[in-house]
Amino acid sequence: MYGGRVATSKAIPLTKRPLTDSSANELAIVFAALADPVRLRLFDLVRRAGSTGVCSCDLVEPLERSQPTISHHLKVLREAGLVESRREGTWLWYSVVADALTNADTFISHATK
Amino acid sequence: MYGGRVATSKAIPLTKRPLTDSSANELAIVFAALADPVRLRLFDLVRRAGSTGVCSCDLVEPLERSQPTISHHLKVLREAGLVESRREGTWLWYSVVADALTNADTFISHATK
DNA sequence: CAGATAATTAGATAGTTGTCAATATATCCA
DNA sequence: TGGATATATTGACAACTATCTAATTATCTG
Repeated sequence: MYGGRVATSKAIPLTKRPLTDSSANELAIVFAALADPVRLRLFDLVRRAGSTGVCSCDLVEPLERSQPTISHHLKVLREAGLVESRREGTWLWYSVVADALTNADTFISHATK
Repeated sequence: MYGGRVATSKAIPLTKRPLTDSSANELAIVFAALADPVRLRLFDLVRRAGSTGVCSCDLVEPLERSQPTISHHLKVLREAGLVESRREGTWLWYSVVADALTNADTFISHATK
């Protein structure tokens, strides 16, 4: 019983095959969406708003960027599949897309376990 | 016991305060390092090599990029704190930095739980 | 030291990105 | 219809990035 250490799931290496080109391309799109401080804070604010969501009109002031800039960043997050919007009159309410970060989470978890 | 569902940790919202500017800046650097398909595949290959690491000379062929391009990407990963290198004669052996993705993991986990 | 191999740096180029002001579009309401 | 408010698009510009070839630096070996 030499030391008490036995083989655990930690020893199972990730997945059998290396990351494919197309998986890497998909993942890179998600990470690119998260690769900007303003978008990270946007995503964080949207996430905190839960299923109700948050009006994008309330995202301009805390981020200290112009309205078109916020609109642009929300578009990037939307096109990466991280958030979605629902119209309510003149407003747009943003909320996070469930499971949008599942692949990213899996990839990163492999590195931290 | 109405339905069996009670309040769980799921209901506790992330952290109390929104993402700070400086936390967002730090996180963005890590995500930017992962925001390129070639770097994702590089990181994946390095990770698979475990604590032994992998010689960067063996990373050029599978990635189908020129040697300076691989060198450039490894530099980006290194400067983001994701990998480290150890010299062995004329070779450099790369391995992942433990806990380098801890913050990123925490951020993303909040979105998937 | 000279040659060989590995890695970095330099320089160039095409493409992408973050930002803003100005303009356009959409929706509501009187 | 026309004004008010919210959001998106356009156009511009500076900064950054991915990639390559060529040249440079580093290290080992004979």
